[in-house]
Amino acid sequence: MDWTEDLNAAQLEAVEATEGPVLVLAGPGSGKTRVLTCRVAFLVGERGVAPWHILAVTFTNKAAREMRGRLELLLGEQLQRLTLGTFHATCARILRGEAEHTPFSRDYVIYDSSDQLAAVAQAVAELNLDEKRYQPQALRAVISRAKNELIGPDEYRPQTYWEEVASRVYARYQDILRVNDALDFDDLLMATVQLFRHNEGMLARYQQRYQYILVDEWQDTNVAQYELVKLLGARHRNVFVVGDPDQSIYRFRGADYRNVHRFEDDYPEARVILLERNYRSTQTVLDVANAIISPSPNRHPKVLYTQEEAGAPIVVQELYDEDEEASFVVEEIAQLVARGYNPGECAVMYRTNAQSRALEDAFIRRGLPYHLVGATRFYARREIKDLLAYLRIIHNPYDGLSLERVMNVPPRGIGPRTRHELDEWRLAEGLATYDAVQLLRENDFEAPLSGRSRKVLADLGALWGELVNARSMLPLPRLLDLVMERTDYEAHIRDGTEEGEERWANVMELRAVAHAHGDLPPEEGLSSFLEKVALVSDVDDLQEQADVPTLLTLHMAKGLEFQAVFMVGMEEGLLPHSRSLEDPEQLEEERRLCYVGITRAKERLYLLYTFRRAFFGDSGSDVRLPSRFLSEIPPELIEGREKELAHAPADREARRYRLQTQWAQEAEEPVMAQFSVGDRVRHPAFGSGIVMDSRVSSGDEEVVVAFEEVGIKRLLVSLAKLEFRH
DNA sequence: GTGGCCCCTGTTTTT
DNA sequence: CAGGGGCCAC
Repeated sequence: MDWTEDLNAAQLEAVEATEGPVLVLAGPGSGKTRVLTCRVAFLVGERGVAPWHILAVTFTNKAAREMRGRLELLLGEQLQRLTLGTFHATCARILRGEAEHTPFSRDYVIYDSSDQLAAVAQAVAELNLDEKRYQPQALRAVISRAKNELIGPDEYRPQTYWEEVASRVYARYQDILRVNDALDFDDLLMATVQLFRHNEGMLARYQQRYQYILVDEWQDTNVAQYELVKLLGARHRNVFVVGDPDQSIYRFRGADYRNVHRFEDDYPEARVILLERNYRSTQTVLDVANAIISPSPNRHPKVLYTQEEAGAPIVVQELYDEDEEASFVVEEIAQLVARGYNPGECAVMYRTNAQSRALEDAFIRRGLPYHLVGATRFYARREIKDLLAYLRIIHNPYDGLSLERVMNVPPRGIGPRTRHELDEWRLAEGLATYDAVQLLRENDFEAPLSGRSRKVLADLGALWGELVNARSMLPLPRLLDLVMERTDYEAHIRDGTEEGEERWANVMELRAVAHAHGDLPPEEGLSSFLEKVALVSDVDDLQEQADVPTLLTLHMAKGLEFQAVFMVGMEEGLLPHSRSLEDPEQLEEERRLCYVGITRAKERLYLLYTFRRAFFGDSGSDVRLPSRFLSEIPPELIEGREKELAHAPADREARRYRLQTQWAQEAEEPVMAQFSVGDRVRHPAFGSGIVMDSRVSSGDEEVVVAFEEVGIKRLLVSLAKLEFRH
């Protein structure tokens, strides 16, 4: 096997420079994933390095999975002894393996951000603080920032009175996690660093093991991650990092692109390799990208270029509002598809998840499928969190937060009063909830509880005890079924509403995920499943080959590429986001976010903005200004009549007037409803159905049809080819 | 005491 | 529009 095949000189250099520290500055589309993969293959296949000695860190689980797949293809063997994963997954595994050296058990639970919030709220309540003044959200952010900078509760030095309170909340929060045998995302990193700092022998063992370290997306590492790499690589110094400061977009999460320069300080002997040649986009797209990023101050100048053709000009277009913007996107995709584009090669990107709604509506109205990444994340859905909480309290009965969540779900008569009684008693006795409710099952056991409370709690104890007993007997899917059966969860969730059906479908999907998790022995299956679902991100679930357009945030788009990219909401206040306007550093990050979006496009790029946009519901509709970034694009790269408009602010008033009146006229045009309730109709794709509702709005007729085959759909008569069935 | 209903508020980005 | 908190009827 020839590893050097198809690599350019710079890529080859990066692959073969195996000894000593290497910093690769890789522009978008410059083949860095290939370089990483080839380098591992080269180490194993050419240099004879055992996979056991390699640690490769990627940004998402999906990237790790893909890399492993490619390596197995290249090397033709299983690479089970290779450590390959995200920082968080890698740390989670180390901590589990070294649990006896930590304050946690092997079965510790991983808290996600909503769990964190609940724990912060609990800390605030326990300290009798006012939630208005000390908002759990803000406190969580402060705690998270501290942890990302490796500042524990004892080292935290408050500068203000508010921070003084925050430090107390931090300490209390950390105690709560300890009692619940839980770690949050940030703890996974911080605890691992602390583990190594306090156990020299163990650190030496890991240093000896990880002789070659590779890290992707280096510009998005935080202090904790930087420190971890520094510790592990200190002995062999074969640290290979790939990054692009221009694509640093996770500052809010503690990431610091200055880690790129810091690397050069810490490893003065480092070789620096620049990858500028782009293999993804047309020169036009790259010119736009260069124009957007070059005003950014303090950057290492780096100019993207390609040897491919210039390509089509980009489209910059103003639409009336978010609905029209969405319809434009859908229509344009339909036309691209008609011209031979694969729908799966089109993506719509936006700054905030809330923007997906108008887009979804447009796709639904047009009767076209789409794939939404994120939004209400699958694992953040209530029904999913409920069932996972049951699995967690089975796995680890001391996870109090998960218990809190499902103690009364489905409702079983355990309200605040009963809880209070229980807590008064069990805390006085020093009992964990699990042990307390087990005691209540014994008839002759004396406890200061009202009869009613005692009964419902004993019932809970019986249920919980049964489930915990089943833990070691039943494989994961059957355990999940038992939870649903014993809690009568289906009846709880499936309330006859459409939403209930949707939730039930999610439950079925979770069940499928559990089934697909593998035939591990009962307890191991449960444990690895819980770890996996705690650490997956939504991009991870993205099935690329799915033949439909993808809707996703700009953040989630990092690392992906599409033939055609639509960036919607290119407006002041959205991109750059209003929350970033005061801080120049944050504003620069918005610029980079814009750059990331643009450089996802291979051939076609659409930058869209609206004249007005509704925010929550209808309550706030706001006149918009085009994004400042648009004015930095050289006009010759832009197609069509909008190119002058985007550059002539004086013209904007006239254009507004035109758009507004045009819209108003269209809206006033009387449209007669063609269909009425009860009509039998046929749709080319959905088959036959019956009209359930019809109304005229926005100059079109909107009908709701119950189809025999595919259920209820909402359609626009002007778009859907509906005909009467006789 | 509990559970359902209504009103209020408030939108960045996520491992 | 949606999640959370407060209020009122069982």
